[in-house]
Amino acid sequence: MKTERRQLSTAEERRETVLRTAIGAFAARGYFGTTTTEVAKAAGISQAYVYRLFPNKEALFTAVVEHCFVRVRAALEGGAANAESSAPEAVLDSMGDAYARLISDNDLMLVQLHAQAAAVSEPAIREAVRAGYARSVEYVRGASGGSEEQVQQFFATGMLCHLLVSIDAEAISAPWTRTLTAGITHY
Amino acid sequence: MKTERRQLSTAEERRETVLRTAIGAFAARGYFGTTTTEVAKAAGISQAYVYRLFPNKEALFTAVVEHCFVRVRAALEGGAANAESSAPEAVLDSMGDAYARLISDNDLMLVQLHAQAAAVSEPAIREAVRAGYARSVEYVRGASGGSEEQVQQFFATGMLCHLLVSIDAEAISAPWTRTLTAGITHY
DNA sequence: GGAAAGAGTGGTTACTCACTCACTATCTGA
DNA sequence: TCAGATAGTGAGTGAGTAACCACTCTTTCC
Repeated sequence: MKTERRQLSTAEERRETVLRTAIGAFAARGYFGTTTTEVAKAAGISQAYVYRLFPNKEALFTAVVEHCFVRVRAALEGGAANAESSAPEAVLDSMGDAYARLISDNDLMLVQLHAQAAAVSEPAIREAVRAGYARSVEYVRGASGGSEEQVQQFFATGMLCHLLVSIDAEAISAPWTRTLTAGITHY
Repeated sequence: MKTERRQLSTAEERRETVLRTAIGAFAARGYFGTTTTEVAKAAGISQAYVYRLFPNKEALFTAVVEHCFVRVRAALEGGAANAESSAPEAVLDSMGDAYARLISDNDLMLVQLHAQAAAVSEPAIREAVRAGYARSVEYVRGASGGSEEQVQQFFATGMLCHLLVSIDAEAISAPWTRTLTAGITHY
């Protein structure tokens, strides 16, 4: 009779595991298309327990989105710290590079895209997305010292990346994909 | 006994009605979040008849997306025709203005955003989105004669608009929203 | 050792969804 | 005029799905 003792985590640890693993689950099909069962499976727990850790699906998704924004901001901070000079161009460039590195696995970016889509109809998610971008924009502005145009341009490029990733543009080599991907680093 | 005769449409007419009205339905909650019953209600027909007109939900959504891209391209063509000069900057500017005018009701743009999100997991939708952007990029490049950078910039700005609309950025007046919306026309 | 608290699950419920089918109402033209 | 074709629907069906609850297993601490 093997006993194979089960090691329990604290609820807080589990919540963090769920937040980390749920990124992969939500990345594919977004808020409406992803089931809580899939999230549970990705975290290695039962579906019922998801509802012990989060009050409902919306709160779970919102928490995942916030988690993503935190990671993105951390990457931007890392990029800013690594800039070769303190000129706005250099800082923005280094931030962009750090961002590109962070999202080389794509899931973080896809969750942001799906969050944006869900924000249209779900007020709580919209609030989370707004707050996330609010802090990001302010951070980029402050840390880079770039002009309004430069900061705007920085985020516009980020949005273009969402498109490129969502349609897997790098998989097709055509003039139009080369135009859209030109000059965009990716790892 | 009132007879109130019912006027039947041809199936083709109905299909077009559905395409037009389904934009409003899908704009709110996207591919996974919108039910075929909602689409039927918007078109004023029974849910069962939706399945006479389209083989399945995916084909319906794909057709709606294609319809949106056609309308966007028509707007771009109109913009190009109205440009004050044939300088790339003037043409791109006029196209951007026409685009802004077209999507002042937001639904077209939201469908494009949701299509992008659904493209991640649904191959048929991804194909439609790729084809749509392929034609749009080629058209903008050809009609404007702009450089690669200018064309890329044009689409990046479009993607930024998706973000601004999805989180209803114009509803909040804060430095970060002013940064992101700066210089972007809207009607 | 044992009781209280916390971690975790199986099973179910009430409901929704995409999709189908048998059927009726309307139209067309010979 | 009426038969064949086409427009359109009511009433399902099976497969999920979010959320819940009663329950067990594990840890902690006296």
